[in-house]
Amino acid sequence: MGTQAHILVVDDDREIRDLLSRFLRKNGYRVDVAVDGHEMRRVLEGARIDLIILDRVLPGKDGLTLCRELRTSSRVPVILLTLLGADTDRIVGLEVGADDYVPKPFNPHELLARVKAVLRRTSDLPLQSSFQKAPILRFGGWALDRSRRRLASPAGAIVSLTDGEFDLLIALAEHPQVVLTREQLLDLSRGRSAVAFDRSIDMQVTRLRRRIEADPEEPELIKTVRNKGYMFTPEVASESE
Amino acid sequence: MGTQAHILVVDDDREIRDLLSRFLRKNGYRVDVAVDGHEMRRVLEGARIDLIILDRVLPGKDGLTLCRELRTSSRVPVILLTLLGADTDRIVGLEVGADDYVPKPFNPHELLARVKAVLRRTSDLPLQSSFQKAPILRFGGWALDRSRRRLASPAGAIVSLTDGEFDLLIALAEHPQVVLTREQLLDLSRGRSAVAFDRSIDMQVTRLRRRIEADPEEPELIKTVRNKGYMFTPEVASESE
DNA sequence: AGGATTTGTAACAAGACGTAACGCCCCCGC
DNA sequence: GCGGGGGCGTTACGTCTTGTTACAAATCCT
Repeated sequence: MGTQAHILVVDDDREIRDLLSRFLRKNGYRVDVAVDGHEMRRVLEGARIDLIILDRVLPGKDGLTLCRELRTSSRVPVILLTLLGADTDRIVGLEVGADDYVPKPFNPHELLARVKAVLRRTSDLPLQSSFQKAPILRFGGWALDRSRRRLASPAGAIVSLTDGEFDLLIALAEHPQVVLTREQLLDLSRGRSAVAFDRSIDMQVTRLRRRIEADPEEPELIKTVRNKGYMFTPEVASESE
Repeated sequence: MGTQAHILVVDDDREIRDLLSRFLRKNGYRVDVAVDGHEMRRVLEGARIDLIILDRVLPGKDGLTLCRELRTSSRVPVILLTLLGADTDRIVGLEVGADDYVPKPFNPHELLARVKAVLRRTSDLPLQSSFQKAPILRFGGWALDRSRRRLASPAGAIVSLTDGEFDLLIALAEHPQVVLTREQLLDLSRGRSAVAFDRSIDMQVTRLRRRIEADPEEPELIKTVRNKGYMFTPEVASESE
């Protein structure tokens, strides 16, 4: 993918602004900065921003408020920077619509990982496997319509899935032939905000198998990989490339 | 936007043509004129027109007819000029696909404001709709007239909504494809001061669905997003099967 | 084989949503 | 004022979804 993602850093602390923008630029991003909500809006009106890193504490309107406002007006993903790491804090961050949050002081590499994760999650760009950019994923005879959130069986019938089952299936179907850990599946299908034991994925897999496997006892599509997780193995012309 | 917008005034009354073109030129627009549908088409073939101001009453094909035809053949925005200010008249304007209408006699400054609004709305909007205050919101075949607080169905019927339902619909329709929490919806539709449990939004959504969804059990416009809120999903008319 | 670990899944529990029913309040015509 | 109707917030309850627990089955290790 040739285009750089464009990140806007909003923080009133000059040191952090500089640190972040240098670090992010070094890692191949375009970076703009703003010191408060006002500047932020100005930048937003002038450029297409892919991600905002927003300090929770700011002069004037604080980060939470700005984040909530952003969410009502646009879709730009937001990572909140916050001094406090308490759980309650995290919840508040997620509740106002942040895509992720990073406690200060932060490890730049962790931040980078989260930036990448958020961008990956929010961009329409295909993941690793290049052939599945289409809004409709096909495997075996199945057709999975992302935008309408509908699944059609090989026979053409609409199979109704719950939201959770659907999200899990998308997570799997977007990574065929790749073993995904339960943690990855949680992340992919529930978002980072999910708080659940790994076993909830087991259950969801069971439920999903019941809906789409001919014989749930002998699954063809969703294979278990012991000690690792699950792998989606749609039938493909596997030798052609 | 450095380039001048190009406006075409279509009116059979010479006085109005002259008045309008002088006024609009004074305000920085390029203006062409036409006296009827024929001339209008000729101009359209020769120049890129950004906006048409169209008199409702014209010799030959009248403004409404022309407007409807324009809508099937191109996307040039249209402001209808109409002598009659009656409700029924306005609605008819909406139904043929006009972007706005201005009753005659008009205040030139009001007209100018509407011209600007329509152009702003139709020129590639940088950020999703947060700033657009289009007088008429369209989605699917629906037309939602903010100023008159009226809603016309795809079939053209006037659907009467209560104030609360209307405000909720506007809040939703102004943020298509964005998940809005119940709290946000409360803020947007009742104002920040509103004190009510989230569930009141549920009820209002139920009531609204009953009025505008073909099948309230299987809503197409107002989707529920579990654990999040609701999302307005007007048809985007671009899917292929 | 025997014990330990991992996975499948039934059963349960805790929400989340839809919505019927109810009642309060405001407004309107008398 | 007063009665009545409509709008809307609240409650209550049914249903659906999904996380958790518990235990059985499968698998692995030695």
